Amino acid sequence: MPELPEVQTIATALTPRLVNRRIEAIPHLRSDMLQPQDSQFIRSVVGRQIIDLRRRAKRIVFQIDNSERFYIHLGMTGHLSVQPPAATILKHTHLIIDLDNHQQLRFVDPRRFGAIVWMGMNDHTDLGPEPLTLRPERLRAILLRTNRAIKTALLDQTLIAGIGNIYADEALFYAKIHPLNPACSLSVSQIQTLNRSIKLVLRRAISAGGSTIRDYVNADGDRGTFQMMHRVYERTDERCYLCKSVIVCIRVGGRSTHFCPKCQKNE
DNA sequence: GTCCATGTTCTTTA
DNA sequence: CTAAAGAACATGGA
Repeated sequence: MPELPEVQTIATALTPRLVNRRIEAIPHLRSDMLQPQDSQFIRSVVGRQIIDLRRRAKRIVFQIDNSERFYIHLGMTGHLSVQPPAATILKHTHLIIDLDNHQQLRFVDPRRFGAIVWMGMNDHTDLGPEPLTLRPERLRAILLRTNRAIKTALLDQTLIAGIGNIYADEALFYAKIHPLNPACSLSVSQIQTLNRSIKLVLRRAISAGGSTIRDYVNADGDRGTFQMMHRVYERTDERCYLCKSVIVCIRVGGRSTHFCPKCQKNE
């Protein structure tokens, strides 16, 4: 369900409900959602206070009061909410954390592509930089390293972390770049434009509370509204708002890729 | 029944 | 050896 703007929206909503709360117990944990499987997750967090909650890439990172951390990744269909213990336990609930204010944090994920990852004192060594603070020179250095289609490169979390299928398509449209262009073939000015486009799209989406395409809701149960502002994503066969051409959908790297064939010319 | 899905990782191929 | 392409994961909705 979530890319950077959706995860940011969820983390923002959860922060006042979780920060400074103590974890009293973990009455439910589906063990195959935990990584690594043999980690001391429960033993490590029970009795600890959550002192910080923040987004890194598409991960929601919990820091506890001895500076150890764990994160939750929502995969494609994951959902987090804070509920009273009496609330109905939905199907596909994989984690319940009892808090010290008689509330529970619950993690529901039907497709189970998400995960609960114990970090301990480790860092996120497998992720590229955050796009919202990325400098164009850094983006250029990253893109020069690969021949793959720019669309595919934007989805590679080890290159740039947080962009997913919606915002890759939207950013490429804003930058007027064809999704199949090799990443290493972009000009300096195209990369500057792309960097600005990525930030613009992500900031606007965060302001709108993310995009609700199917079932995404934030931690308060609210839907995002950025799907109203999509220029190309899921607009196949509709007209481009700029040039009135028909938006097309192709497969790139196994993912649906939407673009305007007139505004986004192949080089 | 078919196809598709806001994601990642493992395997296969070149 | 490396990089890239493809399959796999699991569930539900159209």
